[in-house]
Amino acid sequence: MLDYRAHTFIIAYRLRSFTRAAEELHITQPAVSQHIKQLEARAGCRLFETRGRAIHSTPAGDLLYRRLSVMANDEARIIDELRRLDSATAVPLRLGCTRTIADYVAPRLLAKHAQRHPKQTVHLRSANTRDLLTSLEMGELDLALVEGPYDRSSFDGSVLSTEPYVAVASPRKAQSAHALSDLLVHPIIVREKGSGTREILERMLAAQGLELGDFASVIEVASIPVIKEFVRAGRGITFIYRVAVSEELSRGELVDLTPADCAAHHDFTLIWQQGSAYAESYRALLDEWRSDLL
Amino acid sequence: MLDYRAHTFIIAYRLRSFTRAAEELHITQPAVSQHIKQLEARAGCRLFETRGRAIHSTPAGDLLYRRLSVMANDEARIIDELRRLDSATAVPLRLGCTRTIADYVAPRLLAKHAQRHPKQTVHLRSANTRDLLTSLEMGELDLALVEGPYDRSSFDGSVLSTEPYVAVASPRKAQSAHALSDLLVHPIIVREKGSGTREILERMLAAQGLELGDFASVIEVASIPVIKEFVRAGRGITFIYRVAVSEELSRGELVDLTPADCAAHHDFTLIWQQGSAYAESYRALLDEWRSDLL
DNA sequence: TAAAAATACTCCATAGGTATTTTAT
DNA sequence: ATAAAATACCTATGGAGTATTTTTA
Repeated sequence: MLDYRAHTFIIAYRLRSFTRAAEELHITQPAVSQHIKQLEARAGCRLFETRGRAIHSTPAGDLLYRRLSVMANDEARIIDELRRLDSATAVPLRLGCTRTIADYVAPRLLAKHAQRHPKQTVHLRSANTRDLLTSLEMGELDLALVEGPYDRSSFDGSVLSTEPYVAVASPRKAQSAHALSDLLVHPIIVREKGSGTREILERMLAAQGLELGDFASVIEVASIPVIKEFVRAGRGITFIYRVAVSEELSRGELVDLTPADCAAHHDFTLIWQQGSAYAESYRALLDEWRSDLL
Repeated sequence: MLDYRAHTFIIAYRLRSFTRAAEELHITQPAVSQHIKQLEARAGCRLFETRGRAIHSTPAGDLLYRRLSVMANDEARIIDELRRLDSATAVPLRLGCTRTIADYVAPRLLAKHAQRHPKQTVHLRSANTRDLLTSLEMGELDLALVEGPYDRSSFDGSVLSTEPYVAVASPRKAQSAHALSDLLVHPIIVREKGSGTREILERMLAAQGLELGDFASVIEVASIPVIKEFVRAGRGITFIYRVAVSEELSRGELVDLTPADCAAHHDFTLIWQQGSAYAESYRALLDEWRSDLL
């Protein structure tokens, strides 16, 4: 339903090049120039400035992009809605999650969701926060469940839950720790670099002038189940969201030994593109999910 | 930014006639047929069924209209935003209110709003709820403050305040009333037929098998200030939102004699088109206004 | 039969292409 | 010298028009 010029603008903005946008759209470069010029005439202001042979967007261009990319993604969803009207199946929900959430929160949510909405399929994807935000912008995802902060001018959202971040160890190895420094005697088991769970720990350490190397040793493991296995086996301690070890904690296979000086918790937030026509339905969904977690 | 076919569809839907839509758009009737056909090809389903010489929309058409009319109105606002980017003036806010709200709530809100947002002008219009909803749909208003119920599938909103609806009289005429029927000895002063304030009373009476005629006499007055003047002069009683007589009540010029069996209150709700890209900013505005009323 | 939408076709406006110039790296 | 956007001009697709048929109230 969007004007063809709007689509050209979106691609040109993303590629930051009229020539490459033309290739992408299978039209010629002057056609792209013309589309942008026509949009600029409607907007009454420049959308791109051409500095030499490069283009860069103006504030007006940035604003228009934010609006149009949302509209383009909504449009695709509307078409999908229309096509499915008589088939009695709901538009699929494309949800992205960070690793921890996908493994330890999403299964519970999606099971309940499937009960409540048997006609709707849910596509779950797990990736890091950066990639999830990009996917939202590109319309590849409808929603994302993230741990960290996000760009408030491009995304709207609301908190699903607040999760404590804890230090855990094998009950055999556990000894009371009053401060983060008391834990340095243990080997530390961490996820790969770039993982959100690891970054929280690194920032916590940095706040006290410490780094990973200050632990007895550092063991890097790419999988959370394997990390838990290592910790249970007494090979070291780890820092992790409590929800990811709640079963082990309640069974006594692992113990929480978070020192008071590094007790932390983070919000798990459900986010979507700011200004989406579906914002209200996402918010309603969030309310359901919140009650499912109680 | 919307495709020309989308605009044609919106007009055709509103006028429920391809021929009249063609006139409105200064194109020919076959052109309209063609636009709709192309949209139907994209949507994969019929948008209008032609029963004889009339057309009527399908459920898919209804859904598409709801989405597209919002997008069309948002589009106009986006263009306005872009045009004003360098002028440092905000996009004006077009607010509609019902009569009572416009006279007794809006002035306070708008005074505070002007302080907080000196760059933004606010256009205030007062009309009955039905007309306000139509204006929202047509994109002539951004927001409306209404008392009554509204169509939840086309509009979203949130409660600004909950206002008691009271019976008031001159202190000289007042005598304790335990039931609605005790008030029937007085002449009743009401607004013109169709006014929201009057409808509440009529429904309250109907619930007890009564009607306006059961009062000692009925005086119909088109203006709230004049109604208040009449009541102060002891010419009868009236039913009205307390916010409209709060000053008179606190000065003792009028007294509240609402009987227990007809104590009522209604929500004043701020509403906007469901799915608007500006929903979040309207919600933020509502939070400001709510705090202003405390 | 009258009023509205659908169909068939024709035409021209404009979306898009080609060729070239401008600009800056 | 090269890479990218702007400009000028041209072409042809498809958007809109005209004429007509179909449908049904």
